[in-house]
Amino acid sequence: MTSSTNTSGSAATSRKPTRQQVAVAELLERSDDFTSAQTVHARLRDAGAGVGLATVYRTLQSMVEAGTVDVLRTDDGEAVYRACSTHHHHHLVCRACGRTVEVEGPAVEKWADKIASDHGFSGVTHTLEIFGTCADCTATAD
Amino acid sequence: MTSSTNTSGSAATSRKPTRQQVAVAELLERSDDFTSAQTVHARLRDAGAGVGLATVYRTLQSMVEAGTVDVLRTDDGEAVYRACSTHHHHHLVCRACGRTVEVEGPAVEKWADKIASDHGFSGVTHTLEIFGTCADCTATAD
DNA sequence: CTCAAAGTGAGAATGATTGTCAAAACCGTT
DNA sequence: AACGGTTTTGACAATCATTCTCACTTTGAG
Ligand SMILES: [Zn+2]
Ligand SMILES: [Zn+2]
Ligand SMILES: [Zn+2]
Ligand SMILES: [Zn+2]
Repeated sequence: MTSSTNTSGSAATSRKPTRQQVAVAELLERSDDFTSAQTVHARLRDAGAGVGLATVYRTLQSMVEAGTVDVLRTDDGEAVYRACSTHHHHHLVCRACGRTVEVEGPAVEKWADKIASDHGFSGVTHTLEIFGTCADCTATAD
Repeated sequence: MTSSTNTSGSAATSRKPTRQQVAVAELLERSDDFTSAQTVHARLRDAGAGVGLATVYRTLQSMVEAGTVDVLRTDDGEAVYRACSTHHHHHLVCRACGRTVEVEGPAVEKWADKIASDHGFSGVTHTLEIFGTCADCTATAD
C-alpha cells in the first residue's frame, strides 16, 4: 500500500510523502467507514498533530486521483473518503452506523459496459452504491 | 390547531399546483437532460415568468419526494434534476453533451438486493449511473 | 367576505470546498 | 553549513450551492 503508483500524468513526482500526507493516509487506514474531509481535519487536530484544512483537501484529492482512496457523496452532497482495496469494487453502506462492506459484481460491470456500447457510448465509467440498515442497527433500532 | 393535516400528503390533500410549480414542472418536461436548480431558476427568469430561487428548490425537492423527477449529483457535487418515467430505472449520461438515456437492468436489481441481504442488510436502496461519451460527441471531438 | 393555513421570494445565513500567497520544508549543490 | 530553486503548507479570504427567515400574498372553506 502507499506504494504510490503515480500515474498522475505529471512529471516523475515521486517525492517522499510529507508528515501531513502520512497523517491523513494513516487516519483513513485506521477508519473503517467513509469519512468527510472536515472530520479528518478535526480528528487530526484533536490527535495533536494538526494538519491545515486546505492540505487535508489537497491530500485527499490526490489520493483519489492516485486510486488509493474511494470517494462518494452523501445524500446532502458532502464528499466522504475511504481507504479501499485498489481493485474495482463497490460498497454496501449502513445508513445508520456507516458500516461499509466492499462488494464486487463482474456481471454488473459487463452489463454496464454492454448497455453503454449498445447505445454508442465510449469511455464508459459508472458509479454504484448500495444502502441499507445492517443487522446490528436493525436489532438496536427495536 | 393546525396539528397534523397532511402527512406526507398526497392525493387527498393535493392542492392545485401553483403557477410556480407548474412552471418548474413544465420546464423540466421540456428539457431532455439533467438540469440544476440554478439553471432552472435562470431559465424561468429569462423566459419572463420568474420564480423565486427558494421556490425552485422547494418545488424540485417535493417533486423528488413525489417520485416525479430523478436527481443525481454531478462530479462537483451539484444536484441536477430530470423529469423521468416513474418506474425504477437508471441513466446513461454523456459526459460531454449531457444526453441522457434511461436504462433498466432487472438482473442488477436482483444482484444488489441479494448482496445486501446476504450481508444482513435490510431496507435496501441503491444508486447506479453510467457515464460515457456518446457517438455524436465522439465524432465531433475530432 | 373573513380568516387561517399554505405558498412565495428577497435577502441573510450556512457550510463545504477552493483560491491566495507568504512563510516553511525539501533537496541537490557548492 | 550555507545557498538557490522548487514544492508544500496553512491561515484566511472568496465561492457558491443550498437552506433559512419572515413578512407578504394567495388560496379555499365556511
Ligand atoms: Zn471502496
Ligand atoms: Zn463497477
Ligand atoms: Zn431517470
Ligand atoms: Zn436499480
